[in-house]
Amino acid sequence: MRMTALPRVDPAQLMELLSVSLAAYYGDFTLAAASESLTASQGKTLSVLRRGPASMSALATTLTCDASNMTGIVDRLEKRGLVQREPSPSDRRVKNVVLTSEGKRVIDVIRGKMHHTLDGLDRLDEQERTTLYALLERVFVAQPATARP
Amino acid sequence: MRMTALPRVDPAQLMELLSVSLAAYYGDFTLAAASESLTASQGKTLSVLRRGPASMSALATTLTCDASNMTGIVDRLEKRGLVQREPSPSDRRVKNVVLTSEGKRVIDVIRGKMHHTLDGLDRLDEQERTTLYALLERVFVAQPATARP
DNA sequence: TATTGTTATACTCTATAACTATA
DNA sequence: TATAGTTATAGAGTATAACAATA
Repeated sequence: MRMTALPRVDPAQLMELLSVSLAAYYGDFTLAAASESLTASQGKTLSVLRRGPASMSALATTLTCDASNMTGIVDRLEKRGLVQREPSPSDRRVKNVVLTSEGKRVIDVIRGKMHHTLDGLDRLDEQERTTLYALLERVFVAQPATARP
Repeated sequence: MRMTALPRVDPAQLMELLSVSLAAYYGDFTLAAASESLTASQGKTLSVLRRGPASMSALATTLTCDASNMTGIVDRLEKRGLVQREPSPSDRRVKNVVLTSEGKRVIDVIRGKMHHTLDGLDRLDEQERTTLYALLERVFVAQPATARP
């Protein structure tokens, strides 16, 4: 990847491109989820659970919505056999939501149908993908400097 | 930016990180929009219009939703004085939606309140921002090879 | 004939408030 | 007292189908 002779980019331009990029990703995801008869929120819930089980309130936090919304979303996913509620062994108030094997299959199908994004990533070589990964991790995942070790 | 000695990343890992990054950006945006009493869809509409006027159907395409949805969304934004419908001079079926100065002000306020994302971008130096910009453009904006010049 | 925007409808998402069970 | 999850409610988002006006 050429590291010099690129026009300089200010933070506002980068914010604008992030807005465009994430709209493209989100649209791609929404259409792929719809092709499996899932709403965007249902698809996002499966995406989160793909990383492992989560309580109802943890799901709400990750999806940036009120906890009361999760009841209906998980109800519908459970009715379709894509997720399952399980009681927490350590806290009887908590319900852990886990992906079923069918749920795992469906979210993987959805990811595989995100052709716009997958084609875009195909335009990068391995080193570029590694660089993009490291930069996104710094921006969106890295802990602030005040985090304790 | 260190370009060597990073662990190699396969496309599936990158898709997963894109999913996490999108959720972080989207959550940041949703909370910022809510602080201005706007829904995520209303905020996204203002974001699109910040790039220039767009017809109702063009908005629907960009937001990946049916055209019939735009009527209500634009109605509510227009009622608050954030956008305006204007007849197209060239096609009497078309209505162009334009941002008012107040709408421009509000979407800029929302962008300025996206602290999680802005802080994340602050962790990058100028060269890293330039690299991220170029990579995102390649993945999400670049035209496929079949595009005509 | 096809497209643009709107309306009507049914379902889903969303935040708020109030509730029960548990910590 | 505080937290986890649910329910009830009202407003907003969503796709589908049907429509009038225009191309």
